Amino acid sequence: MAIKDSNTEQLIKDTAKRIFFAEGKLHATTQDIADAAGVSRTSLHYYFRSRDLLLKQVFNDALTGLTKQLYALMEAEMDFKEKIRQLIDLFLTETIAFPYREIFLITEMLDGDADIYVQKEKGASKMAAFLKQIEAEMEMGTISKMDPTQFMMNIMALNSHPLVMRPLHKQMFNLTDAEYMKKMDERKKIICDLILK
Amino acid sequence: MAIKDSNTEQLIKDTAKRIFFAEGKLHATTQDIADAAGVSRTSLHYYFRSRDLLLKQVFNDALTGLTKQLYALMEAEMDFKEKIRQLIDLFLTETIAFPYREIFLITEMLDGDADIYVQKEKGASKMAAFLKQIEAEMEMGTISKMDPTQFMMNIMALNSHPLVMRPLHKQMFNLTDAEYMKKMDERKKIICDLILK
DNA sequence: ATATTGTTTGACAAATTTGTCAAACAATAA
DNA sequence: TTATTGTTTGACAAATTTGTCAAACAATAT
Repeated sequence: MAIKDSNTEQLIKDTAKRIFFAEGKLHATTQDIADAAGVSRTSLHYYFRSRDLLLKQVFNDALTGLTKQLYALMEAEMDFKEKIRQLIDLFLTETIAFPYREIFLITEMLDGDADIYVQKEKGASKMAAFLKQIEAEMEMGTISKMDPTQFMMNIMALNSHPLVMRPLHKQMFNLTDAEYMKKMDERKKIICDLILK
Repeated sequence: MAIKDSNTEQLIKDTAKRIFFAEGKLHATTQDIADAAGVSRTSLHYYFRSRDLLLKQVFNDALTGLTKQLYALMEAEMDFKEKIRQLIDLFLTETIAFPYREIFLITEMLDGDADIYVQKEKGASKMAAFLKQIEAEMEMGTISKMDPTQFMMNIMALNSHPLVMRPLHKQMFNLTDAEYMKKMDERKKIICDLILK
């Protein structure tokens, strides 16, 4: 038997992720993906049976990739402000690598008008625990008081949004790519300053 | 001649906007749009010739809808902090009505891998003028100093992102729709507080 | 060597989506 | 009335996208 030395399956999935998460081509066809991976479209069907099943795997990987490290950091034992700083750093790094991952998730959830994907998100309890910690730190005066959920939403928004909106913001603010990335680098400090009072 | 009493053309375009901007169904077909508008797909072709031309109109309307009121407010003469407050209010109101309008623009720009749309954005000068005003106010100490572009990005991010991410945030934070909208209402004040030092 | 198993692909078929056209229809003008 | 013009649609055609299948291929086991 020919054992898979090149691992085509992983190559196809990684290529799909690159196209969807990094390049933001949400309308990509199986042909687009196969071409980008340098394999025939039939290979894609051999490993994933259908476009739909490939997308389901990509979807689940997106959810995992988005939450896994995040939740791990939330549970970590360390100085609270330092934890927030690392959270912002992690979020920004991930978003630079995969700016459109969240959007992929959202659009996939919305156009199969079902909330079929809602399950298995057992991370909600970890988030809840972290929200409690935030609240406690607010009571202690480490950071200024507000609804902890809003606090988290602020962090996510400040990190994600500018990277997603890059094509639009580039012309609104009349920026080159180099200037844009420079601003994104500077953002880490700006966000920390804004969030940490 | 039969003058258009019902204005099917506008109905079709408005329906398309609703599907794309409000419902976030970025993969909607011409059939989806025609069905939702209660007309035949042929009518859509009668008025717009092709799917592509309809989308181009919708795209331009999205750009206009996003920037027109915004730029008008930026140019208005009024107390600076009040202007910022109204800016946040306008942004939030618009985003609640059309959460996925920006995403539609972005994905359309990205998957026709060209920057064909880049032109005609003559609003960049208005934005530049407003950035200058922000900088001046920072010098005067009205708000704390930072890169004015980053200041604007912060406002946009804090407004838009949570509404776009609603399907995901709902389960991450374990919220009902009612709870979610309540938080969105509360956000106006939270964002003002955060932005206006 | 041959057999066996897994991989890859081209050629074909099915399904979906988009585009075209002529006919039916409605409303007013003459 | 009939004619004219604009609107709407069903039926058909074309194009695109997805899915299937048998054959070719590669690598190892016997």
